[in-house]
Amino acid sequence: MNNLYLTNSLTRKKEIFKPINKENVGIYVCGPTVYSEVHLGNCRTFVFFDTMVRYLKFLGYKVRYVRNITDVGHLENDADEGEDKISKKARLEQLEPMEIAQKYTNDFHKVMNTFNAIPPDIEPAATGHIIEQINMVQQIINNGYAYVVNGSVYFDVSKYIDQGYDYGELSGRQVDELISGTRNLDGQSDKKSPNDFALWKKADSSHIMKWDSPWGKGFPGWHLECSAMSSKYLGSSFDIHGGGMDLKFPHHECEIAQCVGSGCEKPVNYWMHGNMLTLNGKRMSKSTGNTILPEELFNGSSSFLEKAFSPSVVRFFMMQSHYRGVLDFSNDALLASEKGFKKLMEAFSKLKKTSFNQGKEDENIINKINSICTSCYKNMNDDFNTPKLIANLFELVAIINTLDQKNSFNTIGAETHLFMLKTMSGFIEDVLGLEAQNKNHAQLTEELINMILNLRAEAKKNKDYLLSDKIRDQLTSLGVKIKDGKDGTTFVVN
RNA sequence: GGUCUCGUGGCCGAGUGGCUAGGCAGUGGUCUGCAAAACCAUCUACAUCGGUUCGAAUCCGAUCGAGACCUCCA
Repeated sequence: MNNLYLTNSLTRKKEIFKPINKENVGIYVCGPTVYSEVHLGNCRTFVFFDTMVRYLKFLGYKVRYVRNITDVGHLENDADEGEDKISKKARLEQLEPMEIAQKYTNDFHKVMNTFNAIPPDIEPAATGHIIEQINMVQQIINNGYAYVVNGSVYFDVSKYIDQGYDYGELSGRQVDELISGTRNLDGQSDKKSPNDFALWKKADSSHIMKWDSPWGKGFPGWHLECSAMSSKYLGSSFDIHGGGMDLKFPHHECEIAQCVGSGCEKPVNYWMHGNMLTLNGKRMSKSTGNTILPEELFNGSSSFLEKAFSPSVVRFFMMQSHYRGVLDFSNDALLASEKGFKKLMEAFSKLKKTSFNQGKEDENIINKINSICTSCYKNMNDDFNTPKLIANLFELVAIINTLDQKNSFNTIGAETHLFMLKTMSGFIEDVLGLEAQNKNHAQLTEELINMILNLRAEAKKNKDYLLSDKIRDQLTSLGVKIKDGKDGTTFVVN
């Protein structure tokens, strides 16, 4: 197994990756809250983690990839009041809350599938794990890290700190600063301290999504589901926990506290965070409306774009930047990526089609190819450096095109030829998850036949019956039956 | 206000104490009936000001600018 390094948000350092169980890797990624369509910014995170999972598998690890669906509506603000998002949407769309959750879960799956993302091995929903969440809350209460007020349960951050734990270790925050930076909001009267967060919230009569609990009817706190479900499916200590940068605080910080509070000293070994996708220099966000939906991208209907772009091009565009950096989205950047993507795929297809003949081998070029191919691994092992990997692939593109032009593929030898082919298909298809675009084949075929028929009509018009008959005969032998009629020619494909 | 990140050539976007990132666009060639593609060559860089160093775009400090988090969000 290669030496894989990744940036651990917990230590803020690049660390060598050592799974708890030698060959098995457990990964949990925070999934979407399904109250509206996923936008492109959401997709960036999931596409990156998809690439990461693909690479781990490519290296030979057995991966268990868990990504949740948040289908419990959480409150719209920190005041712990107001309508939850799913209920609100349900009211607006006049649907059951679970219809909303299902509708947007379906949408999410469709989009991820379009992006050629491999589905997670387990995709637990928060509403399906209420019992686990209640048990976890009970555990935390039993350990003395939570208190019950008016049917709600809150995590006691001060107690946690008193016991020597570091609330803020992940996000690098100081609790004193947190307090001073917190605005005074109404509705926090139940909490002992503004830093405390809800594990379980009491539901009032108007609340639709609620469950029985030892503390009365209510619903779980936002951070709880991930703690409960990750430990259920990956064990109380697992390898990698991922999510968007915006979840680092408070969500992931709270997750750590909950797990520790329930009795696990070190829930996660490596925390990984993908950075934001910006649009016009501003973060894409559902709540501000600064978004592009994947669908708008694929059909070109967004006002930010002059044309449609294919999912693979968008994926390629995302992979051309490093996951930890902010990526700004623009029409021009996408156009450039599209051209580059086509160039890459054309060269790759050229290589695949090459029939190999033995010939005099050229050591220089062979060494160069081997070195570039090795570099692909090296760069991916360096914190999943996909932009550098892509640079490597383009170096191979240049070599392929040169060999093709000089018709000298035989100079690289059978072994190197195969190695290059395997490296390229491995990284392009298996790791980056890119697919050549060959859509609308049926439509293209029809257009091609019509084009040929038009040429035949021209030949007939010029009384070049030799050519027109030749076209008809050859089409017939291909299974295309021509019918000349008064109003032109039609055809049937057998 | 607090915490943090970043500032690379026409655009996107890597990286690094001294050695070509890469893609797109531009320019000059090769090729070509024309075009496209491809190939060869080539031009634009490392926010500003100081400091450390034999040497810094890369380390340190200051300044200016941008963004993220601190409140639901991938």
